[in-house]
Amino acid sequence: MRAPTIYDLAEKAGVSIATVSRALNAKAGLSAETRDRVLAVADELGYVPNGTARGLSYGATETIGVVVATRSTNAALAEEHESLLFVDAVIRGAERSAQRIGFALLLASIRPRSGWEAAKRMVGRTDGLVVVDRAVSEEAMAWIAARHPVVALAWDSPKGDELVVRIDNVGGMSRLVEHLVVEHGYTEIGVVRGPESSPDATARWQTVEQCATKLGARIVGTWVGDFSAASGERIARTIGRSTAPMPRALMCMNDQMAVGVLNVLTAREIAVPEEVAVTGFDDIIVSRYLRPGLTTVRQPAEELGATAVSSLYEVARGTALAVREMVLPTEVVVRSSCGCASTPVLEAPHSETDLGVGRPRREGAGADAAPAPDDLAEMAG
Amino acid sequence: MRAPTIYDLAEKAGVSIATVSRALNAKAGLSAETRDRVLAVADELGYVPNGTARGLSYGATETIGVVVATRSTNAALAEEHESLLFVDAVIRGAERSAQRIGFALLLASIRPRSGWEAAKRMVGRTDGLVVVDRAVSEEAMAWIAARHPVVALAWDSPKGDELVVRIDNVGGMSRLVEHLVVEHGYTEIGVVRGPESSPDATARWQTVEQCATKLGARIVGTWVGDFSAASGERIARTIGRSTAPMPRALMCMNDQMAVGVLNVLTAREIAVPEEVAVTGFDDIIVSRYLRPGLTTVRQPAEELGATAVSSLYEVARGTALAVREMVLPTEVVVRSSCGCASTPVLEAPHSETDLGVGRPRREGAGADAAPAPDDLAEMAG
DNA sequence: CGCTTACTGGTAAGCGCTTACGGCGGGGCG
DNA sequence: CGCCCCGCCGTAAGCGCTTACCAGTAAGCG
Repeated sequence: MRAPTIYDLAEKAGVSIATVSRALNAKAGLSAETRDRVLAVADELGYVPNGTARGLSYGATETIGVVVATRSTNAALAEEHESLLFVDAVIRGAERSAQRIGFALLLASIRPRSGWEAAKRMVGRTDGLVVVDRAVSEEAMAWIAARHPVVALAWDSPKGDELVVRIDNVGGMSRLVEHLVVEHGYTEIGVVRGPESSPDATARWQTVEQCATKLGARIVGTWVGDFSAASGERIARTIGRSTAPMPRALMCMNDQMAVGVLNVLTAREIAVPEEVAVTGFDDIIVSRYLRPGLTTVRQPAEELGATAVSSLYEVARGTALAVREMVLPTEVVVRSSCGCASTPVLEAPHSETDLGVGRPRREGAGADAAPAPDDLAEMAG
Repeated sequence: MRAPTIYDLAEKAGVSIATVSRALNAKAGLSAETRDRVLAVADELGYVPNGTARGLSYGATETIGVVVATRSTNAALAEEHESLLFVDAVIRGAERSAQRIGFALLLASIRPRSGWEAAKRMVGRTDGLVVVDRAVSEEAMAWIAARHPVVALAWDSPKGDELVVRIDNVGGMSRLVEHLVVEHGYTEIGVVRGPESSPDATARWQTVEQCATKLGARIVGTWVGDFSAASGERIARTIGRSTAPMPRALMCMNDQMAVGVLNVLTAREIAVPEEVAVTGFDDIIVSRYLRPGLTTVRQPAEELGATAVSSLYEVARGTALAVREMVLPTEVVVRSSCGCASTPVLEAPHSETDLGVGRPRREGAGADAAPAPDDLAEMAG
């Protein structure tokens, strides 16, 4: 039982395939009567348009590809775990954006060293590509960008033809440093750094260094981790064993490492934030369930995906983009691990995604916070 | 600068397009010399095959569609938040499986009441569909399944041509009840139920009822929530206000509601598990960061996605499937909210996805637990 | 030495759809 | 009353690729 095609519809409705096509696509120049007749037949036969044929003929697929690095799921390599959540959020945002413009999302994960075959295949099947999480090499990126619209996420500034959407590491981190140094008066700061290979890690670390010294604080030590909670734990132990005095504040370049640090400190009964303040970066979901709640910088992962897709849409439509690099704002989220008063139970949901437990939310320092949705009011009690 | 096609390659290599196609697809019946020449030209021109054309000609897209319900992101409608994580996990599993078989994933979210247009479009662009989270109505499901391979997730048993992949609600929940009643000796059980419309919620609740009475415990009350943390809070407050004595154990039909319940109980200084034991279902990530850690039933979300995709692959290849309904095992995860001794800092990662903080994990009652990966050993300390 | 056989590679027919173009009636206009 | 224009619809030419079928060549065989 072959799926019906426009030929079948045309025959049954007694018209030509051109007319069928026009009716299905609501083109002008058709009498209402003819259109309705065709549509009725389509309904009757359960017609579903063949997307490949349409794409081929139309010259565009109305599809955006999302390329992510394969996240080895077998892994005790825990570092991937939260980055995985980051990727999920990006995909979610991309999907939201795609839906709005009537596009579909083609998802492919590619193994880090697998060559570009998978990426190439994506090029031939989409109108544009979003590359997340450094899923392809710089070389591959250049190759692809030379012949296909591409948006890179968490990438350096564009070198080739690719567009870049990034978050404002500098702004968020500098406000966080300011909070620690100016509001809390911490002057001895330790930094748990990320991998050298990550542009995000580098940007954040450099910002800490510059801001701290500018504000009169001192970097009393840095330790290099790999963004994993395990590396945070390891570093916290190293610091604990050391004879040097503890830094007054430990700034971690992402939340996962902060989680690891917090675990070790808590286990050793070193009071956070009384003895050591701890901060993170990203605002992963877990951060607000920790005790003490982790003060961090929120990274708008969904917006990254959404922005990437809508930029590609503009490019596909031929719109000339004003900028080749978009920087999305970040926001400091103050909880208690920095030394601010702790929130009683759980804070309220932040703007878009949360468990929705009703308590007004503490606002991020120096950043606009969305007003709590009205319907949360009735839950407060 | 039009993208090069096989015609361009054929001309440049001095062969016919058929030969080019054969070379690119590594078909037999070509001399190595010819093949290499074509491949060299392809490389030189930066050729990328057009996926739509290939799909049209080949008669299959090598793509699996994943249809999810649009998750309103503006929402204080918090119930969606964790289900959103569930969907992410399913997508991840599906992607993993798709990659293995060389398929791509086409992702589309459809608004609950938007008609099936989006779903129809997916039918015409894929070789099979995975429907997650009741994204389409029963009616639409029947329609689609009649003409396209479909796997439904979290669905009732198949009524039409669709395949169903579900989790073993009954097995997991009955083991959990057994744990509470037999091992802990709780006889007065309260149940925080889920929405009537959810087959999962219904199956879990019925299991609790049957098992509990069979084991000699008593259901002292039930409250209907909507799977959201907020509804859990609301219910916990209701219970608190009531003059009736507290149940000894509160079984929540999902983790989110358990989170809400825990929050309220903790805030009111009602000791968990000493006064009231609390359990959940799903094992969302947050559950293990709560204090006390939430005893729950792990639901293999990634496996759901992976199984769905590989089943569709079998169908696409023409393999006759032995069963139309697959039930994936669940596993009780014992933490401390049930009254078992609490784990010191954080438990170790469970099998596939975790932060990887190193401590051997408590094993689920009556279920196999994957051995802790070796390289975690060195972190212990 | 002629004929079969195995190998290579070319020819052409689609796959299902969009769309440029042209034809055919009928109403408005000169 | 004839002409033009316009609304409606059919004809046909692709979109880029796969593949059935066939042709040509060289090697193998009696």
